[in-house]
Parts: sequence; C-alpha cells; structure tokens
Amino acid sequence: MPELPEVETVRGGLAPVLEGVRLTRVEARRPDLRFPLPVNFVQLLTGATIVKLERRAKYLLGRLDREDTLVMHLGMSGRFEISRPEGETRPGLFHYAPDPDPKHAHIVFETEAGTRVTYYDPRRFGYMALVNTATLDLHPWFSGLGPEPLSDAFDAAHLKTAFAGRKQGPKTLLLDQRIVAGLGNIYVCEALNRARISPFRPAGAIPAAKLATLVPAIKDILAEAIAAGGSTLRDFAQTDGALGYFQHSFRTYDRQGQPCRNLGCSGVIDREVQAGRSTFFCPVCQK
DNA sequence: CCCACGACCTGTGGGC
DNA sequence: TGCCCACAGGTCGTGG
Repeated sequence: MPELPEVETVRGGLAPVLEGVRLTRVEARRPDLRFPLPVNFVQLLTGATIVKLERRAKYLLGRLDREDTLVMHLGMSGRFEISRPEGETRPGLFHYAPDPDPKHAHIVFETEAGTRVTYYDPRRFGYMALVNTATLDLHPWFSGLGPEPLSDAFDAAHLKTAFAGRKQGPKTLLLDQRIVAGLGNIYVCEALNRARISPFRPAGAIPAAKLATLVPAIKDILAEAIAAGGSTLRDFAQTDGALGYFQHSFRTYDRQGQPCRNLGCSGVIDREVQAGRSTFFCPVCQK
C-alpha cells in the first residue's frame, strides 16, 4: 500500500483538480470496497464541493461544504487517476479516452471542470466513507491515532514513552498506528537501517541516544520520499501517471542478499518474517 | 501485554 | 506454455 509518502503524493496530485470544484457526477460502480459504501454515498456527494483535501496518517480527507468529510483509505492497492476530457460534444457533456482498467475502476468523480478522477483498487482493501466532520476525531478510525511523524509532537520523548518497558521490537511498534501514524513496512525498515537499530531488539532496551537518532531518521526518510513523489513498486503511480522514484533509494526493502548501503558497513541485507511481515535489515550494522 | 496466525481480495512473479 | 505456491505497500480479529 501506499504509506504516508505515497498518500501525501496522491493528495498533492488530487488537490489541484478537486479542491474548490463542484462534483457534478459521482459513480459507485459497486456497492462496496473493503466495507459497504454508505447507501446514499453518491447522492450525498453529488453537487458537493471538496473545500480542502487533507491527509491524516494514511487517510485522505476531503472536507466538504456539507457536514461530512469524505474519508478515503487506499488499502494496499488503491490508486487514483485523473483524466481530462478529449472533447465536449455539448456544453457540459464531455467524452473521455476508454478506461484502461475498467474491471478495477470502482469509484468515479467528475467535476464541473470536466475533470474525471477514478479510483482503482484491484484488491479492494481500500475504503471510503462519509464521516461527520465535527466528530471526526472521535471516530474509531481516528480516535486512537498517534502523532503525525513529521509533526513536532513526534519526538524522542514521545518514542521513549511509547517504547518504555516494551519487549516487542521497534519494527512492530513503529507499525502500530497508535504510536505513530503513517508508517508502513517499507519506511520502518528503511528508518531502522538508517538509525542502525535492530528491528528485533526489545524496544524498551534501546538506549536513549539511539532513540534520538531514530526520530530524525524517520522524518528524513519520509521527507525525501515525499520529495521524490513516493515509491513505485507494483501499481502505485502519481495521479498524473508519473512514477515515484524513491524505490531506487531503498537501502533495505526487497534488497536481501545485496550489500548494505550504510556508510562503512560491509554487511549484506537479510530478510526475516516478523509478526507476519517481511523485515529487511542489515545484521551487521543494525544493533 | 505479547505473539502467532488467519482473514479480507486479487494479481503477479518465480520455480518447475 | 501452464500450474502452483509464495508473497504483496494495510488493517482487524481471535486465541493461546
């Protein structure tokens, strides 16, 4: 799935075409994604304007000029594509190039400008919902979320508290969205490698000095990945179709058997399954 | 609290 | 070429 940098890239790509523009047509081509869509999903969105498109953790939040917020999560394989009309047969009646992947095109938004935004999701782990804006923070999806990793609230003191007394490795804990919200498998592996911390070491036993380096490692990697337009593995592309290129900068992810890229380290990247997920790490420099 | 595991759903890539 | 298995960026739940 898109992790924070990919979701942020999507947000940046969609904002120019969705913000401040009325949705003139909304189509739900199936009744559910991961969860059933609200029964009146189409009706509630048609004619609405997304005033602001924001991101919280891995969620996209479309703030509507109505009482609800359009909440969107991309799951593992969700993506958006923007298409422009190829022509206008009559005023307000546009036509478009054929959909390249109609089987997985589940949701379509069309704006008054004629721009079409299509949500594709082969695995359908993604979801959309309309949530009352005033009480959004109380919603189960949001109430327990930890701080944004790029915010000032995410610092060494926060990690120290969160890790205190914990026997699980930092890999597992950093994937817990209640501790910090937005990291996923790739960027956790990458950040731990940069900070030279073992993914398996009991988190409570990591020295404070190490924890202090972990925080900037996480912030740096996320910022760099966002600047690179995210990572393109299988199906992630920016909304304009351009591919993110941060995957070329991975030091560990999917690099088992290849040399560790940390300065002065001659180790070889290993892969182990931890809590059901692949963990990529350097056994030599990550202690 | 910890862990291991399975579930959700579909596609892809590697090995044979 | 075809078949089968492992595995995939994320959550969520269960049971020991």
